[in-house]
Amino acid sequence: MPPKPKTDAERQQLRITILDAARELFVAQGVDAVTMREIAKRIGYSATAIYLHFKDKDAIIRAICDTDFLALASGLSQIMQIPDPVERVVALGTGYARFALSHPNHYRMMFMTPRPPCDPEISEVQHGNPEQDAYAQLRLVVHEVYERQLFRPELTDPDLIAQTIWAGIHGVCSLEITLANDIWVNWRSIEARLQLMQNTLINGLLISPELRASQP
Amino acid sequence: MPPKPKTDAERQQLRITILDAARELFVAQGVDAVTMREIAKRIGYSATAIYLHFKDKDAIIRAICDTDFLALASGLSQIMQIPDPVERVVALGTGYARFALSHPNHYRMMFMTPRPPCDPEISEVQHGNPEQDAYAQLRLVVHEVYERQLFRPELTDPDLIAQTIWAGIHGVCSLEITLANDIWVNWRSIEARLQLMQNTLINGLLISPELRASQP
DNA sequence: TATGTTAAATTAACGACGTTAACTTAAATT
DNA sequence: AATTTAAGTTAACGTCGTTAATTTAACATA
Repeated sequence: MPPKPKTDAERQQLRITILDAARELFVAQGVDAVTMREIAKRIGYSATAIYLHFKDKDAIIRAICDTDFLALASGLSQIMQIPDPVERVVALGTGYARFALSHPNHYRMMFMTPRPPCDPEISEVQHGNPEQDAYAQLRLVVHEVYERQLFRPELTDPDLIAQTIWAGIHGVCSLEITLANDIWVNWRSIEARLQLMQNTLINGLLISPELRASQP
Repeated sequence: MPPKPKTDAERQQLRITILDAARELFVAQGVDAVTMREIAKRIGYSATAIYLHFKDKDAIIRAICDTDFLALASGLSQIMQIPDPVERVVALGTGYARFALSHPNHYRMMFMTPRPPCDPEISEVQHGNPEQDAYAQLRLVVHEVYERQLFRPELTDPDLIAQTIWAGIHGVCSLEITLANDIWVNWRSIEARLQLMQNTLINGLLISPELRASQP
């Protein structure tokens, strides 16, 4: 039943319907396993109808990634309320890992799949804005820890520190997502691995706890 | 020109020819971008001929992964000669990262793509044998450091420690492979990130350098 | 009120993919 | 010389992402 003109709001609504259906399928089966025809069937349209709203499959993926970047950032934003900045870094890591492990297919799309370099023309996420960008949040907290001089004195580049913390947590999560079922590694529990990574990063990057206590 | 019977050696040779062609294409373009027809053309056979030697595309990927696991392990094996075990851990990390970053498409296949759980029936790699398995090498070294009581006293599970070190290095490498070209992160140099991760793992996991010096 | 115009959808179709089936060729065996 | 059979080939299937051509029905105009 293909009738005619749609208000802008209706077009927007259909766009969202498509994205919701695609997201649900992507999450359940992974990006590659989901076909355009399958997405279309789920929302009761023909496959080609999708192309009236998205240039191609990649555009859908990108749009979903954008939404998920926002979801990740907003999920972490309450953590940013924690007063102590060291506690806040740790909580950010835990929150980030929770997101990664409970939405592995999203996480794979966002951080484990090479995408054409994020085009600011298209992306609606304001990168650098801590409200919308989880990495910006981490950067912010790390800078705060840095200014309180809680990092080891030889560490003079907060951005580098933030990228290292990110890499550590990401390493634990991405190995879990990719290789959790491989039997040739006798994996310790994911909780234990995450915990040790957190402790290692703290111990490895910060000055000793005694010194920390006596700091402003 | 398809004549007839081949000796076992000839069959084996063709198998290797297929694998070499596939590997070269995979490395250049990534697994998904390479087609069976393309592999076949490169070796002067029809696409279907490949199926006489491999069940399907996945079997080729798996066979290549196996070879690459061996290549990784053997590339690291001389590092195992380093006498000081702490130096050896660091060198293993550096060697591992060098492999990952200079063969990113291999690395992606091996450690960033979910595969049906490694079937010991098929795989020719002897997992657990440090000659053939890089993780077993790491495990070995970490155990040695553990026995010298150089890890912080609260760390009582060498396997967990090894998995954390792996995750740290893997995190740096996999983020680099996936997101190096994303502009919204102001990446520090990969060398700096790797260096800081190494130092952080060392500082975070080991007892202090002064104590270390006075240990057996 | 009849007639175009046009947005929103559809069906048809294309070329490429992984893979299977059916067929060919020529060496080895009888 | 006739038969079997391994090692190839070409043809073909079903599916994919995507584009082209076509239909449908609401609106605008005469």
